[in-house]
Amino acid sequence: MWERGYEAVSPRDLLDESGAGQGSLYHHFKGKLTWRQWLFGEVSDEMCEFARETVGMDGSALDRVFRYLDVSRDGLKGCRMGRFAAESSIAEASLRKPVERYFRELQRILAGVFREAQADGEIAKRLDANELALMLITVVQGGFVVSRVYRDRNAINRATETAKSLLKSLPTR
Amino acid sequence: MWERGYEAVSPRDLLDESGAGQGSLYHHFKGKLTWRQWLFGEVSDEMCEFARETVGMDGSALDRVFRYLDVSRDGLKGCRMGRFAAESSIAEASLRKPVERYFRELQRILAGVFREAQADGEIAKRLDANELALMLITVVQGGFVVSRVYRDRNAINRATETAKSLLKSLPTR
DNA sequence: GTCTATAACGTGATAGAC
DNA sequence: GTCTATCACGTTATAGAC
Repeated sequence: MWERGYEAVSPRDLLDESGAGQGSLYHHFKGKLTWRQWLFGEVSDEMCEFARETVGMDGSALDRVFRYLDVSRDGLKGCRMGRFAAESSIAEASLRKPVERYFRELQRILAGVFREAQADGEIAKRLDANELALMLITVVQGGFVVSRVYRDRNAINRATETAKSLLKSLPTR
Repeated sequence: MWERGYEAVSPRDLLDESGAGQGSLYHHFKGKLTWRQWLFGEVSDEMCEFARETVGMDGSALDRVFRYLDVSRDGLKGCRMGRFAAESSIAEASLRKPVERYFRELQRILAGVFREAQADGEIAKRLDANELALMLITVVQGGFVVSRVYRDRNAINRATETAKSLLKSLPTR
């Protein structure tokens, strides 16, 4: 599902792979939609937690931002939340909300660390911390897109590396 | 199709909307696949041409890069090529190739302008022009992703604006 | 070259035995 | 709580009249 997209995975695929029979899914969930609502909630929580752990508390603020960028990503797979954005079912609010929750939380975390970096004189204060955080998120999400198009699992890692270079090259005020 | 994704559009949708009957599509194309191969080729060419026109020849090199970033984008729609990356049919080479062709050409154009900017002393020479171009493309593509997740058609434009700020803040050597 | 009708298949969902 | 069998529907594709 991570690789093919949520819409491309049918309940039958899931049941075949798990070895369960047709009816089992419908005992635990009302249908495909409620199953995906549950799944998105789980994945969203998990990824928020992972983001918090990655950024962590130790090291300089800028190093903590770099730690997020340095996560090794397989560009041929995709972000388990972001890859969902292109699918038409993003229109369904109950499916979009957990995705949005993850991105908002990620942006909040990164913006906080940027503000620390600014307070510590690592990054110029005239740049907006919220907007910087948003841009980093777009580099990662766009990195997945370009990796898949180029069939190059490392294109995304080169993009985050360039973002690091830019941040490092920035004057501190 | 631009808004819902290629996979979500059936031949019937197309024929209903265009007012043509069921069989007409299959007179002109072998099937849905060959139709999309043709379509992707057309869109790819069109977007390459648009990129060349946008960057253009007049103005300073850095201004020409900014002109690409300044294109007003509706984040709720999506890139007519990039949005396809998340779909599972990207695995089909005949569909992926035109998409890749557009991205490679775009990266080539932007990298060329970055090299000019470096020659003119607008951008530090130690940054890799190819990698900078790649990163800008990821900002745009990721901008579409975040815009759709946030339901905010301007999130993408804020991201490209931040990328401009970063490039402007950079020391020239 | 376009139309209507329809085939063949896969999907999401349900029924009812165990 | 899980299983097999099956339904109703939408999809891609084809047949054959006009």
